[in-house]
Amino acid sequence: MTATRVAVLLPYPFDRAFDYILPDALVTTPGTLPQGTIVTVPLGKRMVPGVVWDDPPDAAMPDQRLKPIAAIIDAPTLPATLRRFIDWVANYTMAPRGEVLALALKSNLLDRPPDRFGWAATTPTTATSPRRQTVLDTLATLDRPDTAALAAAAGVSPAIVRAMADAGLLTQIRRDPGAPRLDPDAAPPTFSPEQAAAAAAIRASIDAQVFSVTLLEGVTGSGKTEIYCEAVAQALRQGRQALVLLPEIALSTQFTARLAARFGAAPTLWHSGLSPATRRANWHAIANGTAQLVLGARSALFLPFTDLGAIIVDEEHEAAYKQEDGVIYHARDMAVVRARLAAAGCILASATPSLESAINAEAGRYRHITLTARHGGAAMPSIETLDLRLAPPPRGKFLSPVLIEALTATLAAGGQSMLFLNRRGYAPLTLCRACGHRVTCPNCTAWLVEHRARISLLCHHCGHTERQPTLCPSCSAEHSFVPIGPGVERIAEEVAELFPDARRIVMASDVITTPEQAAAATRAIIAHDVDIIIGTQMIAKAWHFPDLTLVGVVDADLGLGGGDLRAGERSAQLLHQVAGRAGRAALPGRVILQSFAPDHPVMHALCSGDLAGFRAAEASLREPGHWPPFGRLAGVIISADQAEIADAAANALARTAPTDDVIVLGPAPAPFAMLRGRHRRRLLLRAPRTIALQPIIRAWLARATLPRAARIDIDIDPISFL
DNA sequence: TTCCTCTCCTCC
DNA sequence: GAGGAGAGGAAG
Repeated sequence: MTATRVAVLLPYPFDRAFDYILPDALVTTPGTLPQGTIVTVPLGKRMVPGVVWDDPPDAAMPDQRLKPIAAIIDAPTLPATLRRFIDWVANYTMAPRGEVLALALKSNLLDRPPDRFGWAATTPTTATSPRRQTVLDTLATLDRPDTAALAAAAGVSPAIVRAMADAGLLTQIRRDPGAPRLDPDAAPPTFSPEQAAAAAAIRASIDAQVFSVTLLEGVTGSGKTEIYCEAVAQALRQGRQALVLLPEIALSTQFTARLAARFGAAPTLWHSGLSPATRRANWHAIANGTAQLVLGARSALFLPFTDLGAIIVDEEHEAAYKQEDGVIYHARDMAVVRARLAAAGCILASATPSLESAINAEAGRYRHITLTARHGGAAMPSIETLDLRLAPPPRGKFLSPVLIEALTATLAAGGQSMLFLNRRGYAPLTLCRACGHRVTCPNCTAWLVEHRARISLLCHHCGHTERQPTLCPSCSAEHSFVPIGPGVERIAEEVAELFPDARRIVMASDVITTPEQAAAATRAIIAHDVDIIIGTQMIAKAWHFPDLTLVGVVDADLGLGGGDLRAGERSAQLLHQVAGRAGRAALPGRVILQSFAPDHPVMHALCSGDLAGFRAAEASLREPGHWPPFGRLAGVIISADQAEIADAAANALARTAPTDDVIVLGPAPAPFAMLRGRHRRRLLLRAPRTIALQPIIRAWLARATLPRAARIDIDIDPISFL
């Protein structure tokens, strides 16, 4: 009788599963343990969680060196589709499989959430007082409420409920954990003919229960959300689960409420802001299938769905879908993979699709559904550029007379205006007037941004903060620092000077940090308690503000510089989205783009509304050199505590760089050449689409020897070039 | 000789 | 990722 071996993958940076002995005493049928079972195993001196994986045992490892599995954890097994997904992501991103597993398996999730109990009446029920009778009457209308809920509904103190329980009038019964059931037909919207056709196509794509990808392209306000909710509804009808991914979710109570209204109950949330107890409860509800609809950030891709029928990636073009540290992956691309492995339908939704998705649709790899009309017949806003060379703002100010005039007119007409500037704080640069010294971050390659509200200078990358110095550290001049350039705080100051009576609100991620604050701000705007909204990227999101008619973009050129491959594309997407906030209801919208380069193709595309033409122009620039999406790109990032070590390692690596099939660029300072105290260099590999870069990189790194102090990170499909 | 720090390697 | 072994350096 030989011992049974089991391969266990551990949530640590090991690429291989480790073999353990399965003691007969742990299982009812000796020698069997299903793959996906979560176990506790000894690792060195520690006990760690792990998952029974599908790898064959390692024949080279003798039995004597194996340790026994310590325990089987009473938790759901990790489904096969998730295990295959983890393997796939690890292979693609070149991260160790265990490190990818760690995204799916946090040990604090594993304990079963405590059973939740609610009250029911014992039978026969006889109350001994009027108040007790009220409690019993109330109880009859509720489904197993807990003490607080029952007491509140009956209008009595919780002590009465407890006393009734002690008297044997009430009994505790278990409540099903997780969300209440969702109804796919709770509140179906009414569709225009164009929308109805799109909805039918979307439903059909899910109904087939086979893998498919659909690019849902619709101008802002065209009802994309309602359309892709049809995919969710169809998955629900089939008894399958659905996942809606958002690039940024922590503040999106408005969106959660929309889904709740459509399906009669709230979706299950998944993002970093959840409390540990909620996380655990939601994880288990997803694993046992009681959670039907999950609304989540990119990490929700690694949840243990039992039967996933639809994945929706909203705002699929958003760069926030790229995870930039740890396991570096693009959630939009991985969503497509997850859907393929689960035989699910994947919907990529955007008003401004990424060039990647647009090309895939054009090539027939994705279905393409286009919505051209705004919901309810609202017209697209008129968009114009304002040439700052011809009508510059006064010195030290940032709003041109033309924009000020438009703001004045909108205020007079009782309309709402929005000023967009994608820069937090007061001023992005603090400069010594005497010697030109710039205040930079000690840890990062970045200027410190003045935040006047907090009276400090702040690094937006590492969080370093310091007081504004009174003496210039370079030339010792006193009080010589001047703020250069605008941030939203400075625009708010300018607005306050120009329109002292207008009600203003600033929306930026450092001002609005909780869902409650975001919801309150949204309510205030919708109630028209605000005349002028000043905000960053945050206000570009899918808000619906009916009275908003004027949008001013303070610096439309911001984001065009920097030599980024996607700078133009990204800028067009962001500005188009901001412009889409204007005129969403009955009143027509007007958008003014302040620019020093009104002839730039991005400005032309925005003003003419011809984003497809702009994408075609972008494509024609990228295709010849095999730049993405027409070729493959990977970054090899070398980082070390000391710049010299990083440089030496990067140069050494470059000398042995592969030459067949690929072009290796660099080394060059990586995006954020210094980040959190580490110096970073990057080599870029570029190859035609038909060449997979991972095997080339593996072979290259395998024959390289690097000092231990230098670390290598691989970024497949990098999107940062700053 | 002892103790401490740093590097590197293993963990099944 | 974390703990342990081994090298090498400083102190006494």
